[in-house]
Amino acid sequence: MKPEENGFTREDLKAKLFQGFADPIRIAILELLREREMCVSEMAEAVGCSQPRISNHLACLRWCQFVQTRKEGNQVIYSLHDDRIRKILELADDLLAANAEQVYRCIRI
Amino acid sequence: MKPEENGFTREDLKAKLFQGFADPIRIAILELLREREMCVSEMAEAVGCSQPRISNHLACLRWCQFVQTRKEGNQVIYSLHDDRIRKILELADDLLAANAEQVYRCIRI
DNA sequence: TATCTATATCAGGATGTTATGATAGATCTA
DNA sequence: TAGATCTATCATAACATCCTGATATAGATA
Repeated sequence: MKPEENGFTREDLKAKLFQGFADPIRIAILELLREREMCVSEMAEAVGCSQPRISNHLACLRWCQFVQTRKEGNQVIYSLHDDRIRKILELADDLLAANAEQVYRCIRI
Repeated sequence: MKPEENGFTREDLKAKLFQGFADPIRIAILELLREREMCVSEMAEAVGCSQPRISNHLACLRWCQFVQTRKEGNQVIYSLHDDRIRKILELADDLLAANAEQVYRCIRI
């Protein structure tokens, strides 16, 4: 646990990376983008929550380079940034296939 | 986002799974166990924090089956539960190799 | 049995994260 | 240009997570 010049340890950083995945709305967004690219209002509709809420989470996902964007007229089209994002979601599926019940009942997180 | 019988959506559950990895102390513990199995006091010493704090996080990691234990006399020896835990940590390393600076500066998580 | 060591648990306060609702900027259409 | 649509940002309130210090339990040793 040796802090870097910025005061972050390697562990802080890795935890923060996972924190990016640790929200139901952000996961819902990533799962949608696993299927196909999509614009903001479409995601808001699909996830069933407000546009500002979606946009806030997208800002986080984009900043951390989990997703990327392109503009198309009025709209901003989001897609997964690269294959590692896909892989980490797959691995989470694997883990859940084995541990869903335990994770669900864990009272500490 | 269809809730299961327990009121959890699949997304809730997956987010909660990632939440298990989203803490610096839990990451520090998992990184130690990546190298070799270890007892609680040894981890507390290595991570540099109190034994109750380590034990609390271990309880979470054990409950969610990220780690497993065996007793040896007085001591409880912890190790990684399976290879998927190892893989997800490796994948996080991969992602950080590309995104560390962005993640570090993200103000939303 | 008495005592020591190792580990686990818990309540409360401190801290960090997320949602809400209002609003602003940008692009399109008429 | 005016109005409509799409997206982004922000402050505050609501909520969840984590740490601290005290304490409990189990096994070991004498």
